[in-house]
Amino acid sequence: MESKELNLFDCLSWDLLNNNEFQDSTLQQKTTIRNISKQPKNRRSKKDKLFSTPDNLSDALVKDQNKLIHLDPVPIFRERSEIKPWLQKIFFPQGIDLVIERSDSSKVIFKCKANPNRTCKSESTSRCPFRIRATFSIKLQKWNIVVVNNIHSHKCKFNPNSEEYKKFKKYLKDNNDIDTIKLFEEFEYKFKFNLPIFKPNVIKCDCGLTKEISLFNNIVLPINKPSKESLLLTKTKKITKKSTLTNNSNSTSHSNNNKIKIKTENFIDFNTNANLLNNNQSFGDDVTNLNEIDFTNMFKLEEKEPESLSIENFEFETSNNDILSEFIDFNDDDNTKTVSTESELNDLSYFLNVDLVNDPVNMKDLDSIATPNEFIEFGL
Amino acid sequence: MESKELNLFDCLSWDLLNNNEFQDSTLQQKTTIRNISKQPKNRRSKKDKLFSTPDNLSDALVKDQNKLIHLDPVPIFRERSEIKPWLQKIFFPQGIDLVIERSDSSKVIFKCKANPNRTCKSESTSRCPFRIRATFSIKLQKWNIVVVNNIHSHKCKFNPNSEEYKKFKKYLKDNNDIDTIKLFEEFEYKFKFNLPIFKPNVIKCDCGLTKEISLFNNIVLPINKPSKESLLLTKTKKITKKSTLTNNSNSTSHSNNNKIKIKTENFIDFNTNANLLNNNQSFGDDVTNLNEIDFTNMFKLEEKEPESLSIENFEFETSNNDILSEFIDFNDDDNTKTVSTESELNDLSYFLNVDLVNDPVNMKDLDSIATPNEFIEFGL
DNA sequence: TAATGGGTGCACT
DNA sequence: AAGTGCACCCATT
Ligand SMILES: [Zn+2]
Ligand SMILES: [Zn+2]
Repeated sequence: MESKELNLFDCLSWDLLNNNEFQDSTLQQKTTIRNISKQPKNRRSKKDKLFSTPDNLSDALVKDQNKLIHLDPVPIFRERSEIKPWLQKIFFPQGIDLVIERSDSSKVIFKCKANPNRTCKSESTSRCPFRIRATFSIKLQKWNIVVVNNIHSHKCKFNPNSEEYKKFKKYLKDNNDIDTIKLFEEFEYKFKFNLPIFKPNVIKCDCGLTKEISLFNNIVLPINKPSKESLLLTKTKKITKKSTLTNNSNSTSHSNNNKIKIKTENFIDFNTNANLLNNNQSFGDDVTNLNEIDFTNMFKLEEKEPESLSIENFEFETSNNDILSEFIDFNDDDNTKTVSTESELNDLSYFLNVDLVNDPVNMKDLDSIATPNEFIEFGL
Repeated sequence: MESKELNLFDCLSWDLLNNNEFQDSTLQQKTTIRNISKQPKNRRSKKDKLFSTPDNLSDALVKDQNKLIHLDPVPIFRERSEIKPWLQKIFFPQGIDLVIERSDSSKVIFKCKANPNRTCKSESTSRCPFRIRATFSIKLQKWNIVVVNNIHSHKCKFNPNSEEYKKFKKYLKDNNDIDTIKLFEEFEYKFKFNLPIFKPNVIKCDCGLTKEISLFNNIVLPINKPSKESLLLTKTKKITKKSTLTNNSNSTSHSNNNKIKIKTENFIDFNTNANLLNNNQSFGDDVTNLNEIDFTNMFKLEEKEPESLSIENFEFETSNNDILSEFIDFNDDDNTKTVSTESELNDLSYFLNVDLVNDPVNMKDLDSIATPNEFIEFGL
């Protein structure tokens, strides 16, 4: 069966995956994904794996229940302990905090780190079905890595203060992986100040539906038919941001022209980033403790050029509009209502979003933009 | 609050708990139990612990829901890793295979080793509520050990082939704990040939209701009111043994005079001991593999003196007859019916029985009785 | 290290 | 009776 390759990881800095100890001959090509759909069994034994082509991928992802995304190629890992940091390089920027669920000498199963959501138990990451399975193939003498359930029970937010991320950075430091350290310094910096993280050429589309983005979008599309609410969740998020810019909080104002306004909305977001507010440790000890600052009405809004799209825009623009049109009622009242109950939704979050919840920025932080590398320290 | 002490562990060989590396000044006295009942809270904060006296213990155990049994004193453990083998010395002879559920520097929680019961899921030890909690008291600079839920979801059978027991024996060997090794060699030997294990003076009662046994019986009594079936389970077991002695298997014969006959029943039991039959490893490599032997009608029955009571008799005789009379219908048909469905019972086993399921013995095994210490090897 | 799925002991957090 | 990250296991095919 033919297996065309999708440039999933073009959206990440490829150098990240291709340097230092992970560098080897298998990485002459780019890591790609193959879509593997579970099909009815030939006999009565094992699940068949189909390597779907990009052409039928979109349909398959929407219709079929269980999808496997095969990462290939992967480096030649000397020890299985090298797999986790390699995956973390890919999935931390996706807002996914990986931990090992189970492992032995020939297998490592990864899942989302448990992070109980006190406000909404069903959104706890403890029950998240997302899995990455790495198995060592004896025949091929290499590790196969497959994303098993590309679904999350929660929103995927990058948390630079998580223990896993600290251990990851320590690993990079211990291995003297300078290039990756620099890349994640840059990533943290851009994340903190809500700068675009994906390379501009990846999001170079003007309509949000170029080939690359369409393919990437296929991958992050819902595996099950998305519910109206789950789709609204992504869209109305922008509206919330929009409204908070003018009303600052709990606004019920709305826009009748979402798509236009989203492209020009400001990056600064007054929504609370619970992760940051609950954790004193930020980039370093010399950083002002965000806990002790009242951010209300103290921020200057930075003007943004349309061609430099934010992650938030990227999320929205790359949504499959055909599907959206099937389910979304653009009635404004519906939109605002969904926003108000966002945290209590019981639905699974069907999007593998890079859900960069923008955190508040004060003037001192903005001052440090000029010297990010000094500022961002990789302590621990 | 006064706390009288109950000689729970008189029924075990006390030397077992009081030798070698566990020997220290705190063991000049015998380890005793204090019954701690959870009472309505004084304020609204923590659960109060009541140290009940032996006088009210019997009532409290039957009426109250949650019971804590405090073991005191315990040795001065140099490391927390010493706690588990100390507890194993106590609980292996009780047929309880302990594993650590959770531990840190100041706490160790023990539970029954998970052993999925394929025939009856509710009887799996995986869900057994029995817990032993060891916590280090900073004030007293000693470990406190409390049995938290003296209830099991399964029958407690000693399994000399379990991995935990092998590790336990290895620990004894590594620590050169010769005395304990000898004690458990003796225990294994007596268990294997269904000889009485508890010291005769502990079961010295002629009616089964001496003070000592009465107190011990209080401790192992059901915390919740026992169901009719759970009580019948213990009683009818004797009948099964009785009947198998004559009918060999699946007998529906019964006795109209249980109490009398039990005292004189034979020790040899034809009931299958699944643990032994499923595991080739017994006392040593030179032991005949019991798997490959047909035991049907090939055993000689050993005559037993009434004063040397078996464990099985002990179980029955120490049952609280007042409670039994409340629930048990001595109708013979009922008894035999319960026996036939014994393994499918969904009820919790409310008795902390030393449930020594007797395993088949062949003539060769009986020959080796003369030289048990040669025969019983502590391999691994 | 046949491939593939899951159980669980237990110390870290 | 903390919840969970992780590895040592085992089961099935
Ligand atoms: Zn997840
Ligand atoms: Zn138990």
